[in-house]
Amino acid sequence: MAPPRKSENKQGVKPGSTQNQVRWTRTEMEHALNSMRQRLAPQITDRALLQQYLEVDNLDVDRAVNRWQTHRARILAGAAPPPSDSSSSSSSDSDGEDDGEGVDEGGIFEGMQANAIAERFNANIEQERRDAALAFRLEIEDSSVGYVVLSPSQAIFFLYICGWDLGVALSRWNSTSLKESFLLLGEFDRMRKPLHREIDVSDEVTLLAQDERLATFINITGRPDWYSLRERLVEADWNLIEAVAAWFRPGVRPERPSSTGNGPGIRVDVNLRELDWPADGDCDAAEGTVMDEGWGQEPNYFAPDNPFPNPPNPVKENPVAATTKPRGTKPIDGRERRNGFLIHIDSSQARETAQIGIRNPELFLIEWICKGKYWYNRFKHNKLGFPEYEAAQNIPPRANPLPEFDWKNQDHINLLNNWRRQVTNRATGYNTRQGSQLWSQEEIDFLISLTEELFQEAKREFKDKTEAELLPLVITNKVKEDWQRRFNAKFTGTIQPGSDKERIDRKSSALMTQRGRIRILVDKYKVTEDKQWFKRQENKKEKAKAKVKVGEKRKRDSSQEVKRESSQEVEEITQGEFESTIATAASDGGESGGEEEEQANDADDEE
DNA sequence: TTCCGGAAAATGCCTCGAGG
DNA sequence: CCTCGAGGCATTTTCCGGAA
Repeated sequence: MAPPRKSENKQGVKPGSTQNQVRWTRTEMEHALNSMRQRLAPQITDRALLQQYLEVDNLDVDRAVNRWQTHRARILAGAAPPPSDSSSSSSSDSDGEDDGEGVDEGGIFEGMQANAIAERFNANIEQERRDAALAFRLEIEDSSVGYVVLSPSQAIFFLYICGWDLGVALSRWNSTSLKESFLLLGEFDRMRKPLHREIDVSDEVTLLAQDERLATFINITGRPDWYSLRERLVEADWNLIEAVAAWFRPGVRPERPSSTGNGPGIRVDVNLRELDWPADGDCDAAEGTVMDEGWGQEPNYFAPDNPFPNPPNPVKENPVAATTKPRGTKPIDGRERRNGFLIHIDSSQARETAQIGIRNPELFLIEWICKGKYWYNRFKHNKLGFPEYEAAQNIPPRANPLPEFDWKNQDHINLLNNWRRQVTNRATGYNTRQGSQLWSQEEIDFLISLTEELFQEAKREFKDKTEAELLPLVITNKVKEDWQRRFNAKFTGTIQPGSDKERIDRKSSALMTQRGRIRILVDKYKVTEDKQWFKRQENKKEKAKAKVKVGEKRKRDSSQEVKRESSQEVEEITQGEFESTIATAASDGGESGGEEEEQANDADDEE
């Protein structure tokens, strides 16, 4: 099914197409392109061509992918170009989804045939990528700045940066100065440094660097047998660039793990079936491409002049995230978990969420490298059914089948996205933004005073109006800006009770949200109340009461409360819930060890 | 026991469409 | 054009079962 078009009157409307009034926004097209690339990976792609397929299928990624794969298979089979565009070829296709259905393909198959990547299509994906590197080098030599001759690793890494999309790579190369292009590649120079051959479990930094390089190597080659790549890296003393060059020529032979602890050494598909091992011969680089005489020499460094050769660059597009980049281990859910590195899904797309109406089963699987090993996790949910997965795993059907995961159901999409966020966070330690900070009483008071002040001003300015007529106050953007400025001037950098971290800036939107959660502002100044939030507050109170009544003995000890410096305690106290807190503290005295104590209490109860 | 990870609640932040 | 408000998004916390 085509995705819903929520916003047809935005910039996506183009008067051009007549018979096809359905258009889409730039964002929708980007989502579709990303999904399509994810589903085609590790094949090579070309952005313009992908776009053509999506347009023919009205942004229906499912259909576009099917059509693409059908055409690709036809080209791989050496199919002679079909006589004309239409019926003869598509109607006899054996795969279930027929791609015709009266849609005028508009010469789209010819478009693929004419595209530079078609020449490089190969059933052997590794070879397809090597050939794409050659195509990239040749294109660059032909272009106006033709005096550049790339080495294999230069071409490979640049294509990798561009997600193995030849069109993207070429346009990016041509729109970037040579110096900058090499500077981009220079990001990888730090991965040349040899690392310890053996794994020293105590050396966190080395382990982290090894994981990053292994993950990158897997992503560059697209190989399923991760263990083979790891062995090759060890052989190269973990010099990734050397290993990549060796993969290009002569190739990396498959190697199965001999010891336990590494599993079978191969990745899984979205239904958790092991992928096929490549045959020895399939891993050798083909003569034609690599023996090409025109390749440039491998440089010692991609960017010898790089003023920042060593430090990993912070994420540029999101300055906030820079502070939360992986740095070894990081407490998540109150536990230290070592950071890992995603594979399969391009890290630049790691935060791409599932979109309603766009089927993309790839999102059910998250794979990563951590602690020198391959890890994965697959989305399941105890209230939803996954027929393909269940069939693949030989899970017996239920008496009452669960509703199937539905790509058109926003609730299901949200479940999936929540799960992906959680798993990605736990696996990588990477967050897209800083954790939010709880509001202190002083901040709340200041927010109240701002409203108060505005109200007094309004009364002075509109003397003829009654107070009731002035409420609720209109908060103009200008006022919001002013509030934000004053608020941050007062609090940013301070340490507020309930936290040991310095306050970061809050945006005016955050201030506006908080206003609806302050009783005085709601009652006295008619600010629209956040009903959901107040309802939860009520629930919380009741729960706390019930707890006090029922299990006087089953209480957390005080040391645990201190550990949880981040807060609810503070909140509760400011909301006037002294009783329960005090009762808690009193009931369990000065004993220690929450869990043990609970067990002790259970024992007591039994006796 | 320790670690992994599923599920959902809690809290805060932010976007975007409806409607003035 | 501007503001409001609903609801989506992100992170953290909590609880807990189960595997290693």
